[in-house]
Amino acid sequence: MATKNIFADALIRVRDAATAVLPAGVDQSRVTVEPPRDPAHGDIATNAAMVLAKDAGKKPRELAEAIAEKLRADAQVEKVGVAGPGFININLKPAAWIDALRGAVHLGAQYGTSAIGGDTAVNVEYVSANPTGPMHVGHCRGAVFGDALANLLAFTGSKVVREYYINDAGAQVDVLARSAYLRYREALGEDVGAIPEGFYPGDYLKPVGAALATQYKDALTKRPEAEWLPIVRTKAIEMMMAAVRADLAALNVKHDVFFSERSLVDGKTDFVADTIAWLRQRGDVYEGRLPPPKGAPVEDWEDREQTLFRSTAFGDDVDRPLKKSDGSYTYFASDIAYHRTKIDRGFRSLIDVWGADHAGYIKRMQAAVAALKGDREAELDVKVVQLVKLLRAGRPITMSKRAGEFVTLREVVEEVGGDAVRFMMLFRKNDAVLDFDLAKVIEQSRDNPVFYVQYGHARGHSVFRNARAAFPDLPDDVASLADSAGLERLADPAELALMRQIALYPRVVEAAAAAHEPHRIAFYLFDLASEFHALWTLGNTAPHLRFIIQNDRQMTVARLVLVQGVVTVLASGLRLLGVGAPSEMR
RNA sequence: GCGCCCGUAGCUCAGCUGGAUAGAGCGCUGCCCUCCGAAGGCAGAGGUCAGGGGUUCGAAUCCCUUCGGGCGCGCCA
Repeated sequence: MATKNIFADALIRVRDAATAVLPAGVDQSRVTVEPPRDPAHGDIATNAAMVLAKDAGKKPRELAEAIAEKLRADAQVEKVGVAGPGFININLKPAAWIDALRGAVHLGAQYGTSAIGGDTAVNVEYVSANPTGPMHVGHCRGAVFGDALANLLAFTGSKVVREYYINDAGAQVDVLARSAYLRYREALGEDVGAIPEGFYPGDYLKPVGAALATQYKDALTKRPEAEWLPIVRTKAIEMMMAAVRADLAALNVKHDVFFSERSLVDGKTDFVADTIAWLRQRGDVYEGRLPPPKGAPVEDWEDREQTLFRSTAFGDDVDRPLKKSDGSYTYFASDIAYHRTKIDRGFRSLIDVWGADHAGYIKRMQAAVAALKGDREAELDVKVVQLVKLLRAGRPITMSKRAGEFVTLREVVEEVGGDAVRFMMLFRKNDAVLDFDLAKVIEQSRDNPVFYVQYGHARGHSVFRNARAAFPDLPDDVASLADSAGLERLADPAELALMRQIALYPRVVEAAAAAHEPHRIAFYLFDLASEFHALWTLGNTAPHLRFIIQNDRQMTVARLVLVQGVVTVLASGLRLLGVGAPSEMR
């Protein structure tokens, strides 16, 4: 029997055993199984007796013994011990690990998938950079994080939509349009001089100007701003978004939906006004006054009555304005309307990925979602990605203060490659500041985790190539050997350690998905690669542990299956992270 | 002044939503190639988990508090 998830199986067995010795109806939701840190504590440990003791009316160790006795009857179990305050430590028969390995190899790319997502409709919104210029390095962490998280959720049974919110409606896109208009006149031969303060000065708008000049000749110069501005704006946004998409593609970041902020108000009905009216009718929007902000003084503070969202009713600290003094909507107002569309579109789980500078915005957005959902089920989780400090060989790369000059995402990807960028962005918890050293990520050593993990995958394929040279009759697809006889000969401690690590993968995937923490996959892969490299090197001093044994085809086949397990999981994990899995390093 | 995030080995960081004697990389010390890729591996030294209370069978993890760093705090998105 091929096992799909050895820990999930074990949990079922433990619960069955507990059920057999407990009074009916005891809540077992707190019962967990886990791989103990100390191998002396067995392969799998459970806290069942400790968390159930109270309800069972027994002492933890007493209950542990009773459950242990039931578990001993299981065919997969070698021995069961009770230790400490009431841990039940289970040792599985080696055959159980072989089964887990077979399961991994059989399932291939499906290994680690699960149904814990329960087909939940999830909307993951990430990047959402303003369409006013090229993407810079600050954007890429959120992009990679969101993309990997979406992969992870889809892999674990959620229905995921990846979304990009285009902020194409605020004052900043009008500035973009005016800036592009200058470049347009420049492209027509006019000397516009230096780009004035308050405009976007970057060279990246020159192609927009040139495109406008080609398309309209000098026609736009003869019309008032009210007429040319929407035309220029549309063109500029279109070209900026094309650049953004190209940058994202270079990073292997995908989106299903690009949602335009302007579309909220451009249609037949003003959806922002509609949403505010809806909230007002529910009593969550009112006209009122706010106290001036404490601390950082606001110079032109003016006490006035304004339209406010009652976010304090949903856990926020103060109520939040929905209209500016000129009567136009605040960003928050359209964001509320936008999130309403997400709920209307049927999403139950909303995930926003934001930069650290937006962290102060979380409470009000969650308050808004709580107000918007009404009777529907919807939850917003905001994942904040912290700053990236860009370094070269330990020295910070200083960005020029001169406006319009910054390190673009494209430059970084071209220098070190998309794989390195992606992996390093994910090789840290999202809420911790990240040092990204351009010199280090192209190093080929253990110091560089990207290389180290990819090298593990390449090494596996190298074994297959060499094995075919030694045994020309081997099939091209090593996975087809999974049912071969002799796998039980994989009995060395290093081999068992590797099988345990492979068996851990589905559990790690589930935990990472549940916590919305893709970095766990990256760290796991590093550990797996480490175990694999260790076994490999053992072959140097212990030739009988080499993967390819010239005069022992059965042993070789067994080890190839083991290597296939490693390769399967490395490839799967790297795919989740959106990082390539090369079959050789060059 | 308030809110959010962070504080773990000399340095950079994990720590599996509360588990057992807190781990890895770098750096340091000492080892391993007649080798399937040494682009690698093994071993050793190194800790008041910022400090102090609390919750309980059990805390780096949860709560309170102090200290120290980062980010943010109507009419910018």
